[in-house]
Amino acid sequence: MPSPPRPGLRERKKRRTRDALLRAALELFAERGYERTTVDDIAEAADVSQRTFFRYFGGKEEAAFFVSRMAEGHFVEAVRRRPPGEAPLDALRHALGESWDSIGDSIGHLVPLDLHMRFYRVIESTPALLAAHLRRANELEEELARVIAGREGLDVDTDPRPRVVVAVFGAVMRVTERMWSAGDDAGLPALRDLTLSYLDQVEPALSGPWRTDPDTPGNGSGTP
Amino acid sequence: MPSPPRPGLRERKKRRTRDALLRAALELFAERGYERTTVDDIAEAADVSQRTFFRYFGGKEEAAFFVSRMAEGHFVEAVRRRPPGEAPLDALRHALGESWDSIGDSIGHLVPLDLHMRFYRVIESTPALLAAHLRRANELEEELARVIAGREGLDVDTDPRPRVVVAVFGAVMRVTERMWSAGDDAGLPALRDLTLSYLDQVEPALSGPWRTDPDTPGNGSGTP
DNA sequence: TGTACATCAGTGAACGCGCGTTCACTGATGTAC
DNA sequence: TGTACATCAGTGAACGCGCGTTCACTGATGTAC
Repeated sequence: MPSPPRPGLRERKKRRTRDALLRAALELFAERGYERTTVDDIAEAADVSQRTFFRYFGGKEEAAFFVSRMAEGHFVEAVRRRPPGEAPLDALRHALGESWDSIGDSIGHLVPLDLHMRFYRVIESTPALLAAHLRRANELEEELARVIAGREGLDVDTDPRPRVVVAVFGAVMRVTERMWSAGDDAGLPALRDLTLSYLDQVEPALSGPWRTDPDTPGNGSGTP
Repeated sequence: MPSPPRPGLRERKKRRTRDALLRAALELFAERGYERTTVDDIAEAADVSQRTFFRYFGGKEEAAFFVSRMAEGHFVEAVRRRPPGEAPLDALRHALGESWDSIGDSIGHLVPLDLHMRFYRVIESTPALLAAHLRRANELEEELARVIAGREGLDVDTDPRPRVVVAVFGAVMRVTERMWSAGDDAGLPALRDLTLSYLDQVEPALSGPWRTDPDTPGNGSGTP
């Protein structure tokens, strides 16, 4: 695909202002926490007026999740591109593995990647942020459920299975986030490996029994 | 077990004040919505000062989820009482079916049951409330994961399976809530039947294929 | 049964805070000719 | 290449709102004797 024409000076300045705000926000959130960072602080750190902040973002929460929002859009597109024959959970899993690296790149274009990862860990320890995150995850799941239902030719309001399978997928993602954010390796590859490994364990974990083989500890990643 | 001694006049008055506040809150939430009800409105409707409201509840959200909090406590206790031999998902499912009615009774002692059910549907349509609800559900899942891990003799921070199985259970619950709140039958029994029926479909929905038998539409409840 | 005192639920008014909005305005960028 | 005008990002100051807190206080309930 041809690269889009270079935007004008005005557009480039807008993007720079927005990115400065984003970066200032994430830095402050990571340093002193989300709750103790006001919109005024962010604007001041980015050297614009508070009024300008609200021209770019609907509020503090929108700024906080701007990067995630973009990443999720890429993921949904990857799911849409999966071949129709695939079972739903496989389609989700493969879309994730396939889009992971390019999503990481896109994030890096917006803000420093490690800053985003640091913020991701702040979410888990901030109730208001975790609440917003879960609500957003819920919305994403609704969108994915419709994609899956479309693939299978089902009506999402009649048949619960698309929502159930997507919710299970989302549940595993959130468990992964929690285990990852409590662990030592805060890198993106660690999160990726953990996610894919946990996804493989969903079905066995549901059917049980869990103690068939003492040599198989069952967790997929670094343990003491 | 012997019933506790009747509390004194002071205690009884306190409980009446608290219940009046709870009921006023739920009524206002159901009528004009959560966002458009202020703490002052609730206090006024219960005929006490705003100051008094804050003696009973940490904030609007705490009042909103007071009833749910109690119900969840009963459920966790029911899970703890399940026989140790049971597979995790079965334990959760049976605890739910078993405690459902007594939980309904307990709710009825606090506030009119249909008022609680009406509020439950308000949650789905109020972003701030849905966010708080999901965050609370997440906390409950953490508690349940520890109970399950205890039954199986596992460490919740090392083995992801307790969290995964509980998260899957929670995911099905939330899908149920969503389908229920969009449906016509707002009663408690309808929610119960839907929940238990969806829980039975988790494993088949994960393994697929979904279109084995055209005579089996796959949804567990009333469809046109 | 009555009195004296302690406890504590409830009061009313005022306040600080951060969010998000509104106003009239300035000056840089983009466009037409 | 230069001029005139239109567009629009950014400004600064002030505001309304609801949440949750603080203050010094009143009066009902509980308890000791």
